[in-house]
Formats: sequence, structure tokens, C-alpha cells
Amino acid sequence: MTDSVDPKDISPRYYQLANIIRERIITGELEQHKPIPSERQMEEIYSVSRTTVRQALDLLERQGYVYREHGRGTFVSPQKLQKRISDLTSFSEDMKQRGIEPGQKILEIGLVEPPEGVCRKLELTFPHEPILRITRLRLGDGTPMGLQTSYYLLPDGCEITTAELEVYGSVYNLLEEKLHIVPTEADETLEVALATPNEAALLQIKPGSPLLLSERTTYSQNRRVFEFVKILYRGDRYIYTAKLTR
Amino acid sequence: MTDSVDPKDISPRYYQLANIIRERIITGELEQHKPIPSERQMEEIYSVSRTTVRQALDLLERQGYVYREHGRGTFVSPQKLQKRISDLTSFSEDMKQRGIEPGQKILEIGLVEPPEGVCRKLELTFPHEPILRITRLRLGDGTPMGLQTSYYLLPDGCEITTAELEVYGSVYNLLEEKLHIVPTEADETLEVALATPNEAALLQIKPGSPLLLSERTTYSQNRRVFEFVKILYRGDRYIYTAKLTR
DNA sequence: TGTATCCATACGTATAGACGTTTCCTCTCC
DNA sequence: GGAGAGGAAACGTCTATACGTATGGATACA
Repeated sequence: MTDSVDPKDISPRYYQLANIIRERIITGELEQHKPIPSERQMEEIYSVSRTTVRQALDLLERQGYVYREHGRGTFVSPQKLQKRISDLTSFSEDMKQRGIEPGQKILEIGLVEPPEGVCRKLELTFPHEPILRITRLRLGDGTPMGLQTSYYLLPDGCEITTAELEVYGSVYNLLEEKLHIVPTEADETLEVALATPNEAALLQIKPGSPLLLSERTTYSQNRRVFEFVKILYRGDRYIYTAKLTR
Repeated sequence: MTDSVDPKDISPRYYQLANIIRERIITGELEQHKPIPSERQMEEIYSVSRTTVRQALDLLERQGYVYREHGRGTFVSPQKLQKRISDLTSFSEDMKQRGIEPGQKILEIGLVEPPEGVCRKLELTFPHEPILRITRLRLGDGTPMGLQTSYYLLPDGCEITTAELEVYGSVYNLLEEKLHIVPTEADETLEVALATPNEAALLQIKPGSPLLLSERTTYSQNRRVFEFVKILYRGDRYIYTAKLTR
């Protein structure tokens, strides 16, 4: 990490500046609830305009690294606020953030005619032609954590094979690198469910055990739905975490 | 809603402009996935600088009303993305958003010595002197929805009485209007739990029934903890909803 | 007919400067 | 000693201007 803004760098200056300040916060150089240099001072220090400084601070404020107090200054947020857990993450990223080794076992992958409920979530007419469905057993440190069923709405003529999935590592990687589809927003619901005999067997628990059922509809850059995911988490192993903002 | 920016208005111009555009989107005057006037055009139309226009659009983008495409324009987001459900809400607000009439029955209100787990969440040393605890039965359309236990960290010498709670209507209103404490962020966890006989009786369900356990730590303006809330929701009546963003 | 280039338009980044508002400290006067 | 006025410092809002970069269509040319 550099300690000055480089005008020749390809990335925006406000972005470079935000990285510099974030680094100084993470290393502890700037202390919690202590003021960071004022906007005018940083204008001098980093040889950028105050607008650029403010743009960098806006970014850091949204990311939860700093908070501002009108007439007083800009302060470092407590460390714990820095983990933005509820950011849009895949199961793998989610597990890694918790320090658990993610794993998976693909149970089925292929084209199926989506049931009515799924059509509604994906904003499709019912009945609808077959779309891609992937069923997976999700593992955490080797033991079953959840049972995931995902439906994907791909552009016409696109197909995903098991081989390709292996190459790219994850569906999200594949979608981003091959089709330039990036998840930007999602609506998620959580409720309690009870395991059917079939689900129980796969998750290695007793039938009727309580589960945490998560359903997520994911939107891409242009705010169109491209994914519907349903995950049944083992009630005894999984805790959902979120960060709420006003 | 006015249709022009008033320089004499006390509120910032970018805020006024955002309101105007939001209104035009909500009424359907600006259509989904259609471009809104370009930044330069709005500069002319509303007689403000482009910076101000962009500031208004930044706000609307964060609120999910519009999305931008570099080199093409700014577009109206689909209507459904406009309900930002996961915003920080109280139980009452949450219920109202779902069209359910909220209600409550205060079971207990008073000072207690917080247990160790609660001290940790509130960043207090254990043992700690008594703090305010409120235990409530939460109702939706008259029937039990959840059992809530809240701990509040109030400034020295502050007390809350049942009478005051009645006057202000809700704890949040009281905190905001009397003590100027406003919730700005929160960390929440959700997991599955099973009802103890006592909890079951209060919630009018069978002992051992699955529950959705929510634990929330809430932060005020200066990013300090002021509240820890634990709610046991009836698994058969409550669905948690959230909106995730990248 | 097809392709390559150019250009208008839109958003993205950046600067310099001005004035408003809040906070807090200091100094003065009673 | 206390209350009030004044001022410095910090964030908040706003303008005018310039140049960068992505998109998509029009135009020119092979």
C-alpha cells in the first residue's frame, strides 16, 4: 500500500485515497473514536482537492470505517463495525468470512421446467420452458451445513456444464467472467422449516429437525432477476448474520 | 410536492431535487428501465449545477430508485426494488410495512443486573450495575408473534418509566425525542431455537416448537452501542426479510 | 454490403473557490 | 464567578469548469 496519491495511477484518486486511509485505520495508526486529519489538512497532505477528499470519505463512511460529526470532525469507527457481513455473498465467501472451510457436493445439474413459485420469483410466465437448476449439498469443515437449490435465468443459447463449473470454481465466477453478469442486489427471506425424511437424510439429521430456510432472489447490474436460490440450513449448525443500516 | 428547486428552502437543493425525481418515478411519470433526463439536461431544467444533480442521483441510486450505465444514461429501477425492507426498523414499523397491526403487552420493566452474555454485547464489564430491561410480548393483528427482551444503556441519571413509554408511544421515539439517541446501525443474528415451556405458554404454542431467534445490537450516531434486543419469533408466523447490497 | 472510423452524448473524475452551519474554546464584561 | 459575545476550525452545500471514458449511431470507404 502506497502512502500517497499517484495521478498517473489508472484508478480514481478518491479511490486511492480511500485505500490509504482505510489502511491507516486497519493498522491502528488512526485510533477508534479519534479524529482523522481534517478535510483541509488532507487536501494539503495528499495534494488533491477537497472534493476528492470528501468523495473518499463518503466511500469510507458508507463502508463503515469512519463517521462524521458536523462542526467537529471525521472519526474512526470502532473496529467491529468494519466487517460488513451482510454484503452480498455466496455461500463460499460467507463460510470463509467465518473461518470455516467451505465445500460442496453437486447432487444434480440440468434443465428443468421451473415450478410455479419459482416462476413467480424469477418474473416468468407459468408454465415456462426448462431453465438451469443446480442442487448442491453445502459443507462446512467437511460436514453438511445446508441443502441448496438454485435456478438461473441465462441469456438465450447459454449453457453451463459441470466441466465449466469446475474450471471457474463457482457459479458466480462463471457468470461474471463468461457472461459478465454481476450480482448487485438481492431480496432475502428467512423462516423456520422442518426437515422432510429426504432432506434429513442428506443433511444427516433426524426427520422433523428444525431448519433455517433462506430464499434469495438476486439482481444483476441492470436490476433484472437472474437467480433464485433456496437453502435449507441445519438449525443446529448455522447462524445467519446481517448488518442493518438506516 | 413542488416541481422546482427553491433556493430559499431550508433543505439542501440536492435533497429537494431527489424528492422531485423520486416523486416522478413513484407516480410512474418516469418509466421502469427508461432513461431519466441526462445530468446536463437536469442542470438546465432545475437551474442547479451538475454537481448538485449528481449528488441527488447518488442519493436516489443508493436508495435503489435509479441505476446508472456509463456512457448511456441513468435509468429508473423496477418498482419492486423500492421497498428497502431491511432498513433499520423497530418491530412496530416492521409490522406496519407488512400491513399487520402491531400490538404489545409489557410483561416487565425495570432495572436488573445484566447477565454476562448481555454485558459482552453491550461492551460492559461483568458484573455490572443494574441497567434498564424491558420484556414484552409482541402482537400482530392481536395474536402473539414474538417475545422480546431489550436492554438499554442510558446516560447516567436517566430513567424511563412506564408512564413515559405510554406518552412517547415507543422506546425509539422516547430515546430520540428525550435523549436525542437515534439508531443508525445494527448487527443482527438469526438462528433456530426451541420453545421452553415458559416461552411456549406466553406465545401460545407447544413446548419444543421451533422459533426464530433474533439478536440485535444497535448503535447510535456516534457508533456506540446503546441497545441489545433478543426476540423469539413464533416459527409458524414470522418470516424475516432483508435486502442485501454489494 | 460490410467494416472501420468518427463523433455526439452520457456518465465519471477532478479542480478551485465561495459561503453556510455547527461546535467549542476564549475573551470580555458585569 | 458567571454569562454572553466573538472567532477559529470543521464539516455541509453549491457553483463553474475541464477533461476522461464508454456507448451507439452515422458516415465514409473498401
